[in-house]
Amino acid sequence: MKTEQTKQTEQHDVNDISYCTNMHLRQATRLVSQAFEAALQAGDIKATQFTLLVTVREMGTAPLTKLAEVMVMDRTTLTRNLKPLVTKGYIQIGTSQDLRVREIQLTAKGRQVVEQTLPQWQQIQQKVVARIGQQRWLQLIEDLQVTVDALKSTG
Amino acid sequence: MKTEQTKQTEQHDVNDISYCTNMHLRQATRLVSQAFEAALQAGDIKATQFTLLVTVREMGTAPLTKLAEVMVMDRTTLTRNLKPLVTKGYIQIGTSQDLRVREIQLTAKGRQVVEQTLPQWQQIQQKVVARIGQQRWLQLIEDLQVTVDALKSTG
DNA sequence: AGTATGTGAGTGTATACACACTCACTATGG
DNA sequence: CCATAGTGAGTGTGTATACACTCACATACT
Repeated sequence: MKTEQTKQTEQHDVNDISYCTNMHLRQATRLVSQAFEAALQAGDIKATQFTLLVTVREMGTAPLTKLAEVMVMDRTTLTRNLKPLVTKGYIQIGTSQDLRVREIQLTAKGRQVVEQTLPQWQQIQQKVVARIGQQRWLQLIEDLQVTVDALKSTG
Repeated sequence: MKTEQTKQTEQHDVNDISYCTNMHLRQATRLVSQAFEAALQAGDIKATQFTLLVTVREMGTAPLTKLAEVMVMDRTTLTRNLKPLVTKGYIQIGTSQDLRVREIQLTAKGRQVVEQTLPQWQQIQQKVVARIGQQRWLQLIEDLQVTVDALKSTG
């Protein structure tokens, strides 16, 4: 039967260990992260920290847990990632009416660093997109968003 | 002009910080890795270690640097990642005629662990694929391979 | 008010990751 | 041969990541 045949072929790809979703994602992430890291090397912050600062900038002020949610990041990881940025004076952690809540926000210095780093980010972003190919890249971003949405809810 | 218009629109997406390639990749990787980690939780190894063992199994025997290349992983990271697997007795590190070279290979115990873990891997792989959607997933894998190929060469 | 449950956040621990640097061994050129 | 350059591998350091656990505070129920 043709349907049966097709099903089996698809099955094979999915169950083939060389198609491991985790492996391919991690490999791509390693390379892309290295590229961004190298591009931001001259500045004072890492690529991950830049992402974090930009996200905080967009949110204005947000409780730590909410920020972790938006970043799709474990809360405890965020706590630790914030630490060096607080030390550098880019991020300010305030309190709330609810004394358990930590309100995260950018300092003026942090805002400045984001602005200063943007050109380098843009440069490497463009380079990476060009390398992958604009069409393919746009598709990749879409696929990644779908993936995040698909796994964010339940796990 | 229509062409100009299109160009500008595309430009905008690329330069929009919310389309940061690094951010989207890392977010997706965090979620997918967590899913695989959770699925392998019962066993004796982590998801990354499973990938490593499987790759070594496929290569038979390979020098550390060659293995690092195939894994698209920094050599020093590989050195450290191998350590717990050697301790557990899943991986064996031998020498070569060139005394600098370390030959990496699976032990019988390592081979056994891979076999034992495969069902759990298959289960979570299938679940993740189903969540993303088979069509979209296949596209994602393809995109990731293109990305790796595009950045592997020069950087 | 007082207790129980829920929730925000930090710490302990362990792996993952990679750059800079160093060490050991190899190959090459005089 | 010996000096020099090249290459394989490990260490020091610092960030990234997340689970298990704990603590502090808040809310709800009686």
